[in-house]
Amino acid sequence: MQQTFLSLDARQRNNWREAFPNLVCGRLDDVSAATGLVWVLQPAGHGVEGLVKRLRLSLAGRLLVLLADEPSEDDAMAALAAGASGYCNGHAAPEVLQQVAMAVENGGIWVGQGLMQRLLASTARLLPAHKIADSSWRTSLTPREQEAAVFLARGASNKEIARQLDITERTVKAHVGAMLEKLHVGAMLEKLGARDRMQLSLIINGIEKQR
Amino acid sequence: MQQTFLSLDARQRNNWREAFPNLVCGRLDDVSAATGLVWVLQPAGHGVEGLVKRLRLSLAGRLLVLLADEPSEDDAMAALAAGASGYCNGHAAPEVLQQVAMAVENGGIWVGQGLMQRLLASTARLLPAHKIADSSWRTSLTPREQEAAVFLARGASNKEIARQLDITERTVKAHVGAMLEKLHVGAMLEKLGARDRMQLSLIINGIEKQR
DNA sequence: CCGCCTACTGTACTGAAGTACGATAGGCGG
DNA sequence: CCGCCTATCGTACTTCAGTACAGTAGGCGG
Repeated sequence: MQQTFLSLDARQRNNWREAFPNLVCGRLDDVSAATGLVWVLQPAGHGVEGLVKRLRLSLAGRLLVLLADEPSEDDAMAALAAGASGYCNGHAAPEVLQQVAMAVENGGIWVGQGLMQRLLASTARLLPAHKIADSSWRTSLTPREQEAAVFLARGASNKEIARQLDITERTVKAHVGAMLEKLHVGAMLEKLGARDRMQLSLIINGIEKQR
Repeated sequence: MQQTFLSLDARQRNNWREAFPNLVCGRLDDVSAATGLVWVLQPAGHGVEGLVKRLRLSLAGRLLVLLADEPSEDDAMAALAAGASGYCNGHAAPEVLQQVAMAVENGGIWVGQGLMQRLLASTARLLPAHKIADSSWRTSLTPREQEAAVFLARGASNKEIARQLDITERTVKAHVGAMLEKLHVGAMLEKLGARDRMQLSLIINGIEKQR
């Protein structure tokens, strides 16, 4: 993925170029050529929230990482809340920048160690809460189907599920078929093909949305 | 799983019993008989943090949900930070209690809707950060294998992966086989049988650990 | 009583996945 | 040069998953 570094004066730093030899540098007031992952060097005296929001608008949803020469945890929080995918030191080592890019490109977010520890300390046990938001699949299934679903989501074979629930594989297949039906797996044309236990697992594990 | 409700006076409420007919009730000052999932009715005037910490110590790591008759978001945060797995209204409907138990027993945590929304608003984009911690699978795979892995983890068929990477299905199978090998899927005897893309998906999505 | 839902089950079939037998080709380091 | 690694690929086979044709039985509500 292309890395675009934006700053007031289109500067290019050694650590940036060392991390991404083919990077592109541009100016904050002209983001038309910005492609791929966009890194924004925070200008002094600018409110983080407004900056990030404005840029996200003009960048049309492209991934944005905020670079700060004087990192602050409050700014980090504001940037992330405004929609940035990452926040790190503008002078960070190349390896760190690469790590950030990797995480962000894979749908993750990145914040510095200090802030990460602070956030994780308060939210560490909240992370699995995501499962709750995505447990709506249960409302579509009968109790027995739910029992089978839990095993299936962990990768159990029909044979193993049958053993666990003391039923035949044939019945497991019936339950799986019901899940596929009720959770509308494979029903959308833009997601051709996949109508299998894998998609069920993704839904039950909260990685994909139920349709 | 056994549900144990602890309070100052070993009380038993209708909503509790309706949610869990076989519940056990006990007193806060004697947790020796507490088994399974432990629900603690918060006594008035008690600091949440100290209470939770003390109980977690005497409960030897058992799962603990704090019940509050006058729920407060600050108390919820404190309880969770102190290690509680859940925080909800002591008068909550039986269905809610069951939902809480289910979430907690499945490794999740539970907080009320208001706090959840507040936390999710500030942490929503932090949730995928969990992926960073579990991306060690990448270090075991070649770049090309990693590319295939990402598609596989999202449920793509070999045929679809082949199309995306402009290779044949045969090569996709080779990459999948390499993943299974390098990530040691199916190698442990206590997890008999499962040596397939499903297990790979669980590992890559951070749901199972790489062995 | 009837219809619907849930839970369970058999037989038969097709297709995808995984594995085993290979193979070629290029790059890199000793 | 050789060995190893990576990326790619063919043929053949077995097994599991998913689907289609059914079916029985019990509970519940209109």
